[in-house]
Amino acid sequence: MSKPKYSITTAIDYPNGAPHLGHAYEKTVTDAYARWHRLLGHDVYFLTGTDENGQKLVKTAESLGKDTQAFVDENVVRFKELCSVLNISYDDFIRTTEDRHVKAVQDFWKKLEAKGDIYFSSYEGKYCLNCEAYYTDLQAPEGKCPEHHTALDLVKEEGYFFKTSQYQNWIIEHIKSQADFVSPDLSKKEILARLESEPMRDLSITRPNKGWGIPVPGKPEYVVYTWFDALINYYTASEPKGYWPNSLHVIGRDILWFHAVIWPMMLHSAGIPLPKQIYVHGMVLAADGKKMSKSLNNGVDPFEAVSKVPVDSFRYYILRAIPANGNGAFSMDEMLKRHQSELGNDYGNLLMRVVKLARKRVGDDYPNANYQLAFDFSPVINEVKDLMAKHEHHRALDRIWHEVNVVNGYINDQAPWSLKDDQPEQRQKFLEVMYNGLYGIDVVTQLLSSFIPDTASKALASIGKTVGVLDAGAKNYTLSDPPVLFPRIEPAPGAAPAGGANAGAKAGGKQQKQK
RNA sequence: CGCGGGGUGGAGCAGCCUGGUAGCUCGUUGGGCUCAUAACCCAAAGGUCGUCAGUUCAAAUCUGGCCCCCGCAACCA
Repeated sequence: MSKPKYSITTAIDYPNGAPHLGHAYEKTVTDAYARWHRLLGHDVYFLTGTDENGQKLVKTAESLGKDTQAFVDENVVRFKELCSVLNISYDDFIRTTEDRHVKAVQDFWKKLEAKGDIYFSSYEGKYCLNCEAYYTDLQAPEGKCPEHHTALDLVKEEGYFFKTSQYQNWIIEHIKSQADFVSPDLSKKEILARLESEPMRDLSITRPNKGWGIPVPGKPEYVVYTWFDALINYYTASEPKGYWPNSLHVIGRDILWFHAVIWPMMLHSAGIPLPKQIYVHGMVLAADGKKMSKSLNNGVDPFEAVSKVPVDSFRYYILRAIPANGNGAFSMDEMLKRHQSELGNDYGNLLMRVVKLARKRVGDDYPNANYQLAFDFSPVINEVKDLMAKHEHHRALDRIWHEVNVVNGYINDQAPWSLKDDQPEQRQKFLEVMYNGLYGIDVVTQLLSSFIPDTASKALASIGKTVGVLDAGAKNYTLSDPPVLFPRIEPAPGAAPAGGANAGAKAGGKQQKQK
């Protein structure tokens, strides 16, 4: 019996600048699901990458006086760095300028062409030279570019079109009949509303070849429109490795149309199976509750945010505080609070108090002597499985956290530190309570490992375990001193003092342990 | 009347579908404890659930009107 396959993707990023917080969020969310499925013992393939063929990249590079390829390479490095900083466990990183992709796109094109779904025609529209883009009357009501406020030119251009219009009813039917195809429901509703309200026009899928992009097979004067090529990346990377169709595309709201409508149509036309599901994640808003944007200058640099706390505090915060199916505000202060109280005081402290006390009074070897187990974790495991299947990771995390508190509460109630070693009955009780403390840490940490992987492996290491496939059984533990997982972060100098007595008297009192 | 989401103690949220003592985390205040990262535990204060009207024995929860915030079309997951 082989392991079930689970393949998951992020959208590929447009490397026209530095990664922003949204990229960080999407990668982290996808990573959590990838790790979760590995924990369940699935054969996971996790794909991410960059979308490098857009004409805009040429223009941006030009404006910076750089060679396009060099410019793109530079930015791709930053996206890879982001993955590394965030501990993103991708199995493959695809760049759409790679040969494997160019070839896959051209093959794909030929399939659609053979099917008769591509035709040559001309397009007429209002065009802004500066933007290199067409605008509809709705976008530019007065015939002026919304960006540059200059008059738009009426331009006629020839090119190739994909017959999306003929698949409109088919896709509506597919989305309706495959209830899980687009999730959450809110997004499904939106896409159906749009599909049912307007007849689609065929999609223009070529641009004049100006030396950047994937040439159309047999028509080198054209390159493939960037969206058309970008979507194929999933197939390019997954198919040769035996992971097509993908189990899940994780995307942002803004590109739902292309993923839920255009991409399935392309695959359908080519006679290729469709991905199983598309999950639209929430959006990270700025602390003021508004969307992060360059014009409002309210963005947060992910590298800076991660540099303030251990990476897992960042991951934990955005995974728990941003609702999985809606939008949430990112606040540095909130992140620090969660780091301190939930990660440090609840979880980190639980590990510390239990392992230290156990080592002090039992030693490093803590075998399972068939103690009566105080916890049955099967309900929480099932609930978390369920929530993750519904892509409600913030609730899953919430649920696991409840269990952290259950274990903490158990230790409080049993008060093992007050049990005497020299009285056999109390000693036995002590051994049992502490064993259960370790067992609780063990299982809860395994559950947390998808969300806070680095911390989880450190925590498990201190009880002699590693992250593998979820195992909620009792076992022997080997103890070692746990590191401080979530060091307290003192408020910056000048920040409001907490609780009053902050004058000189206490300043030198206790040494701040720096790691 | 473009489409959609939301307005719940100081902050952030749950509850609304399947009406019936308003719940959670943080913060504040007062006690307690000490195994643990000045960590932990208990208790208290604090809300007429945006607003107006309707349905009902009963509405945060159902219906309708209004006000406010936000997202989707323009750099942006």
